Amino acid sequence: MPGHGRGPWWHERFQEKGWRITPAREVIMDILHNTKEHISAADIYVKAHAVNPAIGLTTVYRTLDMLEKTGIVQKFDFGDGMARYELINNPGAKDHHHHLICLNCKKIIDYTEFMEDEVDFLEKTEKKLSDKYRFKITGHVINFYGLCKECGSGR
Amino acid sequence: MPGHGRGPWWHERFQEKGWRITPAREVIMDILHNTKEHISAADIYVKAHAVNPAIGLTTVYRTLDMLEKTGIVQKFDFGDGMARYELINNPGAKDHHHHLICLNCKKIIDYTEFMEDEVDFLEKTEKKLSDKYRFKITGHVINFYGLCKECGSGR
DNA sequence: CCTGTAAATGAAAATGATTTTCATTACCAA
DNA sequence: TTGGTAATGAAAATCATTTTCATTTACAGG
Ligand SMILES: [Mn+2]
Ligand SMILES: [Mn+2]
Ligand SMILES: [Zn+2]
Ligand SMILES: [Zn+2]
Repeated sequence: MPGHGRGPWWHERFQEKGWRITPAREVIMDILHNTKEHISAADIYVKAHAVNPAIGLTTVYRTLDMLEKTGIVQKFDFGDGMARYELINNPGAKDHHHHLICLNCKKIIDYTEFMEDEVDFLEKTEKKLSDKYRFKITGHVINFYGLCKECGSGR
Repeated sequence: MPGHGRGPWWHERFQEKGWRITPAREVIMDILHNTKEHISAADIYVKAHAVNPAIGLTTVYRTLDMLEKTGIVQKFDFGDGMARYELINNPGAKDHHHHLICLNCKKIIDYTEFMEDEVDFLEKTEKKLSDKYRFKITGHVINFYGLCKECGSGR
């Protein structure tokens, strides 16, 4: 049960990996927790910097990289020039969801409507793939692309 | 039925859109056709340039952009720094498939194993989303992330 | 509580894919 | 054939992300 140890849930995950607990990492994890939207490295940097001006953008990138590889955050590319990050499979993570992306105006719709079915389905697929390719799957991205209501009408 | 008009299938799609048929576009469409792998803008540029040195990289980017927005090609970001493109939903397109991406070594596994089921499932989902959000869906991307056989063993 | 050491950090510079600018060319409807 | 406009490419600009490197810091051991 949670709350057993001392610090936040992710401390032990860091320790398992042999990663040090640093002020910068504390702040970044905290920001990730308290952000619902997909957030960019620059966004995180601004917030982190507000809390602790010593934290640099480079560290933000390095930390996100690390978190991605461990499956703690999912990195997204919505085609608007910068990557976005989101906590997954963990306390504080937003409900699992997928995306509709407008190729014209870049609007992103998060949908959760049909997730029960989708998640069921995907779990089976993940299992099959995992077995067949000996691949340890930590996350997935499903994006549907097209034109939104506004952009689809005209051209 | 195909083969009715004069040129290749995509001529009419361009004409519908009011786009001009140009040498650069002919070459690029041709390259897209004859390439199985996901191909980058730079790759296309090299091949196009070999055929016709007048074709510039800028045009390659502009054309791919246009093709993406029309749903003729799908743009992929596999996290290795440059986008990849692939013909979809059209003659010459590779069989529909999804991806397993290793977060560590960036290896990409195209899998087609369970596609029948997945495609069935996705079509239903697309229909539902399309209706609910009045969103015209032209393509989708499904990526599973994790660690491949080689990278998963150790750390 | 100290210490040694490898990991972590940040500032600054480098990188490199993609975009923008702008003057020139070429498609194609009339 | 021609005019108007879309398309093009070379070169410069952008800008997110990465690399370098000198300095700092977490923390295992003593
Ligand atoms: Mn989302
Ligand atoms: Mn593929
Ligand atoms: Zn739109
Ligand atoms: Zn790998």
